[in-house]
Amino acid sequence: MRSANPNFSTRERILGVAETLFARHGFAGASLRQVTAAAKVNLAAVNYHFGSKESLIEEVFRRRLDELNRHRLAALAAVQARADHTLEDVLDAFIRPALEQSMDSAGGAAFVRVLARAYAEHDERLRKFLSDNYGHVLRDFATAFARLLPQLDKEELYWRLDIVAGALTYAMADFGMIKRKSDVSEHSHREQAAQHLVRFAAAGLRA
Amino acid sequence: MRSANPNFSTRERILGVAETLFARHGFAGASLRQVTAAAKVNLAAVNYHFGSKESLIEEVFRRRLDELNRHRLAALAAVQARADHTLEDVLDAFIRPALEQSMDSAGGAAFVRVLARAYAEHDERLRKFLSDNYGHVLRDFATAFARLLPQLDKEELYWRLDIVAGALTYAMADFGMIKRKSDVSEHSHREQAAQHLVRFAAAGLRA
DNA sequence: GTCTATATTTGGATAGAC
DNA sequence: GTCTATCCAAATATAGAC
Repeated sequence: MRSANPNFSTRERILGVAETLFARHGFAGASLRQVTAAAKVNLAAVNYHFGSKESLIEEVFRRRLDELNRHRLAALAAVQARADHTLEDVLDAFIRPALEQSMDSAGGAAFVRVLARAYAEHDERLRKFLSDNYGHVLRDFATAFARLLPQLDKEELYWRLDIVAGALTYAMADFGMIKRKSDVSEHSHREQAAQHLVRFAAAGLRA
Repeated sequence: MRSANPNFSTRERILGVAETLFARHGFAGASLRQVTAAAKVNLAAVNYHFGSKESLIEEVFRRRLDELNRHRLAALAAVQARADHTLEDVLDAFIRPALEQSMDSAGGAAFVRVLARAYAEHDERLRKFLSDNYGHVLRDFATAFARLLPQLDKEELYWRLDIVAGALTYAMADFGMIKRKSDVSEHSHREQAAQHLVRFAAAGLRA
């Protein structure tokens, strides 16, 4: 049986530390020895709980991506339920859940940076894993964008979504690192950030 | 004395291959063994010519960044010489040299992806190297942007430049990988790309 | 300048005791 | 589930012949 509080179990500590170190040093750059040392668990624990480094990486994604995508799809569905929804609404459905997660949970900010890394990495296996398990989310959003931008032909839309996805990924990854004035609460900070990103991306898509 | 044609010397072959593999697998992910095998030179050649892997990485940057930054600063100076220059002009001065380099030279496309990686990596030593040697270029551009966007306070401008820099870095990195119709020449393709990026970024900065 | 051979370190994975 | 000890492969770096 597991430890009484699964948040502090060996397994969870490994996942949390791995997330931080993968964000900081990349998947190849962070070694299992660094991870287990920082998590104060034994080196062998990684293989016991996850089987391999690659499986650990996948589990780092799974742990947060399931929830993030549920929120994103729910937000998208809510937006699309209204017949008069705008480009800004769809962008908001994409951005806000990520920003919320990055500020709510302790490791959330690190995870968004891990996501950005996955985006930048061109590793075949990692891309296949993400595409197989989470590709449908991006496809749903792409369809929603296409409906709202009928004046753009396919090539144009492709270009712009590519840039927007890159911009948003980068922006959200850096979000946790931007200093904020101490008199601005977490909540309004997130609100401001989301608005900036949405306006920026919408302007780029419409230009 | 060097080989007759320095482009095919052992040293240059290493640099070219390293650029490609660092772009593809990251700095930690590409090993010196992979590099030397692909370059068809001996493993020991890297240490002979560069001293260490880290020095090789720095040399990969130096080889193209000096030229790129010269072009960028020249373009910026030309733009600023005209009193009525616009935001689009400054953005163009930043983007166009990178796109030109990415299409002109054989390894140029790979190098832009290496640049994007450096941007994403938070490795302290690499960031310090780039900031020490090339930080003045980004500072000059930031100043030019600040003059053209007086309505934005410092915090606003910081936010937006951060997003724009991320967007452009990503976009330029992916640029070489986007398929183009066969009937569109390299030149007009680059022209289109530059215009898209400039318009997108300008819209975001003004929004 | 380039090669072979090797030293040294680091990293991923496993076996077996507890 | 966790630990110690260890194996094996891979990686960086160097020594010394040519």
